Amino acid sequence: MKTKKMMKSILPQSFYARNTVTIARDLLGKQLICHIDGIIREGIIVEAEAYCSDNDPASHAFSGKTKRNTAMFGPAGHAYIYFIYGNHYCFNIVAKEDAVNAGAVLIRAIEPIIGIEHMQKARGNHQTNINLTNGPGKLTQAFNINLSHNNCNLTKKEKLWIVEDHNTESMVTVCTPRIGIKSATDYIWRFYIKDNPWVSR
DNA sequence: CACCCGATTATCT
DNA sequence: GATAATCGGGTGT
Repeated sequence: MKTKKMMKSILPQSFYARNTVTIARDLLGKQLICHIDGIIREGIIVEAEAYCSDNDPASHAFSGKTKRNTAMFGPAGHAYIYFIYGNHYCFNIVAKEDAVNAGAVLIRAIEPIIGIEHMQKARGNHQTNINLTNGPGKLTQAFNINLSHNNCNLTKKEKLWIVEDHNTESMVTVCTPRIGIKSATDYIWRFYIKDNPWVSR
């Protein structure tokens, strides 16, 4: 008889081929697994925002395809990563219905689970606990995610992928306007896990 | 080629 | 809460 170790199942391509806003909400409580530079790091997604297509003035895709945002127009379930404010990378997941041009979910905060000592090292040793991953630029630094991971396929166990987390029964989701944007502030497309200490604000 | 600005963060007061 | 740091992308000349 086989040894049965309960493996959490990887989110399939069909998970990402749905409405962008729905996916942003559904990603809460899911577990990001990251194999980069021979190091394993994992954490729970606790905050995310939806960015849609030409119906969303705050989205990079609003004015059409450019060199930077090409991944947003590509297949759902891949990574879209961009550099911002001269310092930081932001990690997004391409998420959209097949009929829609573009769309992605920004991962804004993660609760660290595995590889915490590596995250501390990547962030600088003076950074501890919640400061490791409680912001979009912080978590990419902690996980060593950068432009080389743009377009990475998240539906295969290569460098980045996401699995179900089975301990979400008591999770409460909060919805608010998105952070750091000046248009479409009436769209309630930010989601986070209530009372989770790693949420950015 | 010059200009403007941003899905942020750290470091002040 | 206010703001400097920092630089690539996008736009227009």
